[in-house]
Amino acid sequence: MINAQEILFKSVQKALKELYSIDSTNIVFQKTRKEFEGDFTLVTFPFIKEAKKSPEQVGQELGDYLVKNEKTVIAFNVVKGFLNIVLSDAFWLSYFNSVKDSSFIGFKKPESSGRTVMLEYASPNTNKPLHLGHVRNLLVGFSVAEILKANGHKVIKASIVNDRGIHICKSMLAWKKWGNNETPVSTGMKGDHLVGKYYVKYDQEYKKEIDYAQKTALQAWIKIWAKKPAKEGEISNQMIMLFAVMIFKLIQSFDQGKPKQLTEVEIDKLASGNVQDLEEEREEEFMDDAAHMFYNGLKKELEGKKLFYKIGTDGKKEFDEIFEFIKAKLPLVMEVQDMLRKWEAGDKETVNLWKMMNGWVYEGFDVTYKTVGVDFDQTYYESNTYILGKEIVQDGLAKGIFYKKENGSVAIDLRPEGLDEKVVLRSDGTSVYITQDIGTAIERFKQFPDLKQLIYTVGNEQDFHFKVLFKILEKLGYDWAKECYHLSYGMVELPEGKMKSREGTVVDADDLLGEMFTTAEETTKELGKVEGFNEDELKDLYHTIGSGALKYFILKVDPKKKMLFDPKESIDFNGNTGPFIQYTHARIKSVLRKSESSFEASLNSISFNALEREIIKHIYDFESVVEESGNTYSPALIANYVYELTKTFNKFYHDHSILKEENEDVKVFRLQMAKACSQTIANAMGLLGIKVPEKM
RNA sequence: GGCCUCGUAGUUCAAUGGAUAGAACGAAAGUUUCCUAAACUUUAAAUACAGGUUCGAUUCCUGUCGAGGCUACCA
Repeated sequence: MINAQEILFKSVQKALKELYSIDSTNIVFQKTRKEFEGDFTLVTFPFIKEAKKSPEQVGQELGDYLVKNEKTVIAFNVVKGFLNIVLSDAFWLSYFNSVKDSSFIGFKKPESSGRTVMLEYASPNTNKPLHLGHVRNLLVGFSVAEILKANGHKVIKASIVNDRGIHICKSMLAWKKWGNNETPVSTGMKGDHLVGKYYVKYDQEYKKEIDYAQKTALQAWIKIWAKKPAKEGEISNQMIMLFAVMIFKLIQSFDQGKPKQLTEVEIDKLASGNVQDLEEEREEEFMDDAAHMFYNGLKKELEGKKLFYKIGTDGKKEFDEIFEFIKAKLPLVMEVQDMLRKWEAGDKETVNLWKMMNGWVYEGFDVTYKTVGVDFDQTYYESNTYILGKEIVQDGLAKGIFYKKENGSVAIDLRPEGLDEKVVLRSDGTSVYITQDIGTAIERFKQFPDLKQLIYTVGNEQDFHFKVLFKILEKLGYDWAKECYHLSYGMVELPEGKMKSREGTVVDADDLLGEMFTTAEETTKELGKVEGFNEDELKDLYHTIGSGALKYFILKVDPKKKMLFDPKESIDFNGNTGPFIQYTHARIKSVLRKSESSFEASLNSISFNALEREIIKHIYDFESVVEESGNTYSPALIANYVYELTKTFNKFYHDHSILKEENEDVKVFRLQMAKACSQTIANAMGLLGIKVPEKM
């Protein structure tokens, strides 16, 4: 394509050499600001030292040289150290003629760069429906993938589904205990929402256990404390454990609907520090399987920890510390951990339950993905990949990249790199999260031998995780490691702060989308713009406008930055919004439909008015904006760009008539320009995953 | 405590070290015999603070104050 900056670069380089004997490759042009005449601006300050002249003088002399020697430059002006260069209408027209009929203005040819990248996004957990945070992930991920495609790369869109682990078991357990065999069909609920309901249920029930445990335990503790346990003014681990086990028993009685309290006798025994009796009693009296597991679990936790407390204070701090242990070992926790063990052991009933409930979730997710308009070329499941990475760690251990700690765990020391020490294998030989990330990354490069880069669309709370991951891969000797990129996006915050699923402050994705469609419908009806549409077309239109508003709202913000979303203030449809841009597109299309004459033939010469010139230059900029947004992984650049273009066109549309223009050449040009504009708008919006309507 | 982000109009967002810091919403005022008024025009309104580097700093450096995140043998 015709490149103005390249032409100017060469001429200025020559001019500097001839006029001042300066050899410079550091010549950068910026767009001339609207308030000055000109197309491109050269800042002359960098050259004044070597030229030994004032900025104004350098500007004047360079300008003279360009006008004389470069035919595309027809005029210039100098303001302080700024040389504003004016290119000829002929230049802009020839550029315009080269793109006016293209349907991929600004785009490189598909897969022309020869580069293959995998972009991972979405990455949901299968225990709850998607929320606003996921929506930003989906939109940013999808859009960046499209932008990279527009830059000529081959992009594999991938999702890794977090379908296993303790949090998945929570919803399974809760459904099993309290679900009454509910299904999406029996309840009419979307599958992911049904499963999410039981994830919340688990948490509520667990909270009840905690509350009761705390109340009961504190009462007993106060009594024990008041009796000042003997033993040199100290309370032993053993005693704490017995205490904890008794609390555990109480919670069981609570869960069975028959809450009990510790008896005075029991408290006396605990307080006296004479725990012999209780220990003997524990077998028959209160050590069933669950309690036994609890006892052993707690024993392991406390091993090696010094938990002797001096008497003297009110004992509250001590209680809190002990209670932290108890909290992590309550009956529901034990049960859910047991379920995970069964899942890992392949227990049939558990696996079947897991398959069934995950199936519900996938059906739900598919609906949401379809509504949002995102898709994947590859789907990975953690249940298949969580084992990966262990051998790699063993290899790395042999090579001395990792080391074994005294407790048997394997770790890497990244402190010299300014990071931290990181465990990559537990002392029992099981993997941690990063282990499988190491494994899956390597696996993907094996699966796709052409792969050059992995991009992870994950929130910025994981910045540290990815720094560590990439550094480890680099140390393991994979040269693609430095090509890996964490597409880190900021959190979406509500006016009252961060979203917390446990506190019910999340904005549900399906609800949000539904509201957007409704608002689009209401607004369209209010404006009386429903004529000429049938039912299906209208539904389509509301979907286009509603999701366009939401997508644009989210994508216009730099992904790296956190953003605020206020659900109470619904998203605007006026001003710097998706619908504004969609509206402009529809308006152009309406004009084009109404044009009776054809306007295909290229013009040989024309003189532009200021707005026409501005619009052509805007279209010209699109290609470099697409490049820049690809280089910086930023859909926001595209959003801001298309808004500016649209605004400029609207101004033109307001000030000048297209169809009623009397000069035939001008009319033809304006139609061509309008068409190119609508194409550019459609292309830009397409990169954001936003459709543009023919009419609205 | 350590590490990493971020502080721009009332609010939500812009500004490869460059000219007089741009928009939108909200506020105030205006535009419709004219291709779609989801539009257009006008007004008021901001770089947290203090230093430094530079011809030039919202941008780079240092410090203070303020907000958020990370800091697990969790995922």
